[in-house]
Amino acid sequence: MTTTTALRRSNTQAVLDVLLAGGRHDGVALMATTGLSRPTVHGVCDDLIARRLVVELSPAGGAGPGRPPRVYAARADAAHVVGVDMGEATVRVAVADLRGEVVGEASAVFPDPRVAAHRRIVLVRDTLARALAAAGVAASNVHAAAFGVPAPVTADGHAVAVDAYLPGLAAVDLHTALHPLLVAPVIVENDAALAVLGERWRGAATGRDDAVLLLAGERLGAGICVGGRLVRGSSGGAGELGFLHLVSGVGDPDGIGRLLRRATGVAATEAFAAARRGDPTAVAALEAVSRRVGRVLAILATLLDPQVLVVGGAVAEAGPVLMQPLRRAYTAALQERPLRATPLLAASPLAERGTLLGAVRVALDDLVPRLLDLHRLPHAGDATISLSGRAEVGT
Amino acid sequence: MTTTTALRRSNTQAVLDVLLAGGRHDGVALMATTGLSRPTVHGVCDDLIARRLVVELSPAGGAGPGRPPRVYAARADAAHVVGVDMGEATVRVAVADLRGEVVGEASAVFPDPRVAAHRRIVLVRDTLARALAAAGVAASNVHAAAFGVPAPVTADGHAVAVDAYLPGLAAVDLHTALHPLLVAPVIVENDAALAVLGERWRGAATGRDDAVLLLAGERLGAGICVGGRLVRGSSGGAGELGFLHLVSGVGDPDGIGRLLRRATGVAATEAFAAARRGDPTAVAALEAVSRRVGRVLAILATLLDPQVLVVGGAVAEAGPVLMQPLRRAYTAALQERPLRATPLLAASPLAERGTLLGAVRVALDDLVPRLLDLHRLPHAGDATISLSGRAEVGT
DNA sequence: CCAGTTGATTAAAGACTTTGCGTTATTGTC
DNA sequence: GACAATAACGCAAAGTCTTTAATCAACTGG
Repeated sequence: MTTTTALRRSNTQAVLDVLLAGGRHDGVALMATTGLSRPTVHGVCDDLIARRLVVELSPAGGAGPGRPPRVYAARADAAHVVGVDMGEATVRVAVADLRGEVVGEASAVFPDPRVAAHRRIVLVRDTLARALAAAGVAASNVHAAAFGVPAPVTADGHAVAVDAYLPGLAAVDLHTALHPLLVAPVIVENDAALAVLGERWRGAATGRDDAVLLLAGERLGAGICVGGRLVRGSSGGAGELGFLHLVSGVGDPDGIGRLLRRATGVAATEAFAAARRGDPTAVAALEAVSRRVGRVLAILATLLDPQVLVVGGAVAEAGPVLMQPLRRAYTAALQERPLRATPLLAASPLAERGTLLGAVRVALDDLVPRLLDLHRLPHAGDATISLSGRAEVGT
Repeated sequence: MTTTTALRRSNTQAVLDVLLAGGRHDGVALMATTGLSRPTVHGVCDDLIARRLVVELSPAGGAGPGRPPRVYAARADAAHVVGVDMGEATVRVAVADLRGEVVGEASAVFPDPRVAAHRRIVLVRDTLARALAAAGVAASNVHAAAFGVPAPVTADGHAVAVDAYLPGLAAVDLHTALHPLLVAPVIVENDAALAVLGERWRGAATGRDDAVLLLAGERLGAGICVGGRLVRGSSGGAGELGFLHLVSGVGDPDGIGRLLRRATGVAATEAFAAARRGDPTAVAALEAVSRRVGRVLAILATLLDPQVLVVGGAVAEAGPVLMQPLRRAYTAALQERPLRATPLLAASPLAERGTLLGAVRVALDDLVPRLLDLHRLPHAGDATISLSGRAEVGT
């Protein structure tokens, strides 16, 4: 922060942030929101329009007296991001615009979860291509991408560190492997970590700065968000639950889905349905599983004291049949050493899409501060190009 | 960030931060460190001198050729802070200058740890007065204060939330209770939380942004630092270990000192001495205690993946006789589910002073960004006052 | 005593923001 | 259909801050 140009940049970013939050804003509204003066607001907006990040709309129809205001809105399609949930058995890809609206999506299933890395990459590439096609977005218009993986990641957040569940993937540099279908910077993050950000963005933890998510489907894994920032750990391993062998009555990090299958012999969704019908075997299995997971939740609640604990993964769709025994077990585990304020316990409304949305959010968080560097302001002589302005990529 | 004055403020703070880090700096050095130009650096320094935050020193003696540079240094005694470790049985107060040097210190012991709140406050006040007197610092020159307490604190960090160990203190507003001996803003924080910041500042976690401290003396309690920021929890309860009843072989949050006393019947320091001599009872007790605490350390390491785990509290002075069995137990507890990078385990060099130093650090972190608001730049007409400039508080 | 060197000081130019006032475009009424 | 009322725009002037560049000052060493 040295030259006065930095001041302009800061003000421009402030206006852009307001506009990206959505909706139409006129000059006075921006003045009030940002605290800037009228000439500055309109000057900044002119800059943003020249950068193709903002458009000026025609004034609203039924207005009051007085001169109609200039009305601005962010061009949500000025750039796009990609979020990927690269699970052991499935791949999900979402293409989203600058406002975070998912404009294209695709997914695929691996016949064999132990597939070799290069074949996995091929399927990821195909799925990405389908998602881009569905969105009608050119690869060159994607400027950030985030990948969620069921593994610890490197400290710089650019690669898989431990590929026990994704064999061979630690050796793959996704950025080069997906070139040129993806030319944007690539962020790699743990799936549970992304999921907690997804919940904070559009899920059960909306607006909460302190949230913990327990990904509970196949394997237990936690995503931790403190003060609005992700806890990654010094080597990307934060949220790992490898200590569960020390917890009495738990022992291993198996998830709810897997435990239910083992106990009932049927798929988790069928076990949930059976429990809803009152099937005693299913109900008992659910009770037993809840006691295990409730203890894990109690540990996370006590040590981290979040505002809300979210249960994520596909099992979150089960509803009360899961959440009721789970809540009982959670409060029972806490009761011996009560907390002052018991953190809320909620099922994720995003369920298995939490990681995907979190990936979109992370990609946006990476891109938005770079937007002003991305589209450099056209300099003098730009007017001569305006005749061929149609050359811009249509949407 | 709207007006250009904000730019000047930012640059002024940047120069001040460099100077507060210590040492003598000439103009060229400040230009290099801050990236500012020569006129700006000297202009900012002139401002800071007018605010009495910086002094200009005479150039160094044995210089080379050329015009001698202007040399600046922060006036460390331009303001002071107070750090307090308000334990169950002892109170420690430190008065420090702007560079964090402790210039006065005092402590006191409560005959009865269950003393009533108002009597506790009286002793805290007396101890504070003694520390200020020892430092030769006027109460009006203290501009921030932080208190460490063995309890969760309120979300705003201004009061004790649960006073199980400090009866009645939740109802006390320290700011008014200590007025007018302390007119500064008061921050209240958990003792383990402060201790981890102390370690990060001047202890075993120096320079590490991800660190966890286990206060292990009387009761186990953890302080968590992630990305350089303290994890407080939504209701100030982060780091509480109330889940230990769920951990097999642990059960309760008793600390090393207490467990050793219970097992050997003698004070912890004597038990350590006996173990050093090879006394089999003491060695066995230490082994048993280490197995318990090693599991707690393993849980913290796995879930939070810090760069370093620090064992703090008075027991940290025991040295290898404690750390060797503890390290063995820690690695043994991890071995069943190995981490990629095992976090370092270290004994705190600060030992029982960790919380006190952390309190000083927190008070400084609160004060330093306010310094430019504190001493407003004198305006026109100031020259007429300069004759009576001696009225400033001498140091 | 003078050349050489290093850095402070001063002046000019550029960038940005705000304040204040005149101007413009619309609505509603006579 | 003309005219006040209104709300917001747009321009000009002023002020603050920073940088660049040129000049000046102070000290060392021969």
